[in-house]
Amino acid sequence: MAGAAEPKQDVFQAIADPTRRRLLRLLDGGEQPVTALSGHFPISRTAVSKHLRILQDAGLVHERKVGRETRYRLDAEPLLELKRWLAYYERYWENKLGALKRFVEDEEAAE
Amino acid sequence: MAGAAEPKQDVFQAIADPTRRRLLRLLDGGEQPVTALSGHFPISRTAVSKHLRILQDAGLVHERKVGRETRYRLDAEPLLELKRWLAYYERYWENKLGALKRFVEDEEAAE
DNA sequence: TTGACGCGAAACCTTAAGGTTTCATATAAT
DNA sequence: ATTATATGAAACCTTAAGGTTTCGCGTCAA
Repeated sequence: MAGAAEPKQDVFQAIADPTRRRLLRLLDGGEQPVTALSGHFPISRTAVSKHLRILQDAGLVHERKVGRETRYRLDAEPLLELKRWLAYYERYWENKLGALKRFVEDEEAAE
Repeated sequence: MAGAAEPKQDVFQAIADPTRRRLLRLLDGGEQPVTALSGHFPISRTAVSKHLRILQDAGLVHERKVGRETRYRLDAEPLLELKRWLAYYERYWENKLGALKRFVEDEEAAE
């Protein structure tokens, strides 16, 4: 079967930009067209559009044309690579930072 | 008490560069001086030194002068921010991507 | 059909990122 | 004392990143 294909852009790179991280969050609320998204930023629609392209090249979002608009949808799957990368360092805070770990978990629970 | 201080550089930004991610991995083996580290890269020692400074500004490494050398040590703690950010999307692969999740876990186990 | 809307492509600008080489300084070794 | 090591600061170069504005095209509404 087809399988992997998309790695045109690095995930780490893609999420490095705060605007792009925010876009992902916004899309968490569901599929949305470009203009709706760009309304949340102080930059031009075109600029937002470019960020969306980068996210798409990293496989984090997918577009779908509906009439005259292009709707973007979140795809969290590529974040698993990040999760795996992070897992490598997991032991650091499991072994040495027990107290801190508990603190963070409390934070997570409280959110 | 003192507490937080360092966020001179964004963690997401810091780990966006592959060279820097590799430096973190190398430091996982323990404290090391600049020259030892730079031996693993095709770039100049000075360039590596700059990457180390960026990692340090993000709190991911700490330096310690020993004689004429500067030894760098890994500090994984700032990665917790990344972990928390990621946790937000956790449900995506927990709810919708069960099969994929299992696949990845197998991958992790096999590694 | 005539507009208005929604969007991407192009061309262009500015600045930050990643690199390099050269130089100065502190510490170690002879 | 002299020489060799280890490293950061400076100055500089090139390219990619993030933005902007202008333009063209397909689509929906009057």
